[in-house]
Amino acid sequence: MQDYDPGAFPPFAVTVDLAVFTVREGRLHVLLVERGEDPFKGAWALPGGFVRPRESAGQAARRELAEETGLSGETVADLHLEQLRTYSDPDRDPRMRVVSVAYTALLPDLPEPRGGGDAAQAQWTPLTAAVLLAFDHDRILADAHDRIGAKLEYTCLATSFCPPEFTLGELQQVYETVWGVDLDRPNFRRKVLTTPGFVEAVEGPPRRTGGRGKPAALYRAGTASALHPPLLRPEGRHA
Amino acid sequence: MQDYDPGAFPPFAVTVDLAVFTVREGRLHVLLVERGEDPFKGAWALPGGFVRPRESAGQAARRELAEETGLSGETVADLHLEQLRTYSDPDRDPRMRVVSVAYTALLPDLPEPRGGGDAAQAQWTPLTAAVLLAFDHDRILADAHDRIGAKLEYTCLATSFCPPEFTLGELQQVYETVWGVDLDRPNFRRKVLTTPGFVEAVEGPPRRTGGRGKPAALYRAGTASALHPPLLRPEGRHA
DNA sequence: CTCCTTAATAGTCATGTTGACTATAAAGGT
DNA sequence: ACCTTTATAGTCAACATGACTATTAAGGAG
Repeated sequence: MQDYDPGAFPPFAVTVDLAVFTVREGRLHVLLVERGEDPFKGAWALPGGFVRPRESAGQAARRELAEETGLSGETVADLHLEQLRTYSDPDRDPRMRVVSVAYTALLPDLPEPRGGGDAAQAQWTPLTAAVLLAFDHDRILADAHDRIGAKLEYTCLATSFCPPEFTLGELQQVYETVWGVDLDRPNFRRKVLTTPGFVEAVEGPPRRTGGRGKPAALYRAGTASALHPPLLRPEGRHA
Repeated sequence: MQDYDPGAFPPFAVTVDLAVFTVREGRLHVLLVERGEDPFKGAWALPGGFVRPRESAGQAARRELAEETGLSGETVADLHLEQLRTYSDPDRDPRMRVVSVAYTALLPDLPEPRGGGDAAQAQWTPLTAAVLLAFDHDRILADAHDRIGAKLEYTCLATSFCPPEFTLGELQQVYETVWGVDLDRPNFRRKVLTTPGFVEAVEGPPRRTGGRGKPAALYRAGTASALHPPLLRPEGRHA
């Protein structure tokens, strides 16, 4: 840290990129924006932008998320944002040297984003259709998907995908959607209910379902953050 | 990523910092260097340095590690280096805006580093004595310790702390040292040996031990990278 | 208003993994 | 020879899991 004069070579730009996921119609969706400028003008990309001189990368990530989704400041302030990793290949941006800190966020299914900010438009895209993104965003997105799949195993993060009150069926669908597997309903239920602090029951009548079948009881996220022991996905289909 | 002119504000410097661990005499040690320049001249710090214009952060981390430890290029090329996270608080360096990508590495017990490179000196320090470091390195070090503790649970990473051939007792001591707990020896043995690909037996006579007791069989790291199911540490003493 | 379908919830049972132990084997030291 | 030390083998109960079956409570079709 001592022998290099930072003024002796062209400086770096630092950006944040966001992999924001939601579960919609039983499929995993990711928030994408259409680029309005070169390079990659017209291509789809992860939302993100430059870190400003007096903010941290985490602050920049929240700011960009609010700008590009139109979510209220409080909503964005509350939600779970997690640093994924940093991408620093010298050629990842054709214009200049850009190092990007990637973040992941999990949202409940929300109204369509109003493509605010600078993005030409922003929209939820099924993960399967999110390919050929700008820069190295395909790679970032794949890393983010791997990460949240692993995190579901040993954290309570799945509740972040759900509205404040949710049924165990909805929670199970989060796992099934992210992992791409089917889980046994009674076993899933047993595991969730016997893990202290994962969920807590909501008093009162079940939610108006609209659908067929016995109405499900409502739960909200508990106070625990880690799962002990973890909820492992079937088969060693790990990394 | 569109509305900000990168030339419109002072640029960022990008550095790497390394939390390099080893197990020595039953205690976890971390590699520290003494700073030869202001700021924090004379203080201890994690090894690291500026990322050069044409290298990635990962390449910079390997280069710095080789420079400051005197390890051979091949050794450094082979070893497991893992990106921890990026630290970007605007005030983390009093001189200028510096964003640092932190990496973690695990080494077997090695000869004392020859404080090469720019570091006034480099040396292994017991983790308990590694406090009041320069910049935000106390925080980075704490994060790194948390991370490797968690990684030991569900990966085969512990073998990185061991020489090419090792006994199960040595492997167990890695777990006990990093987690700060005592493990039951027969149970640990059963878990390691029944996990496919964690370790494989080495043919031939046991190593000259020098010590008392029955000589232990030798093993080397297997081909697996993940542990299924994980080797959970006792008590929910997680995060 | 009954029967059928659907989904939630309750429970069973065999298997697998873990934690806490006890027992034996093979080395060095006195 | 004995004692100490460490490695290795094996036992057993508690717990968690995977694969099931059964019951309950809703909506919809005749």
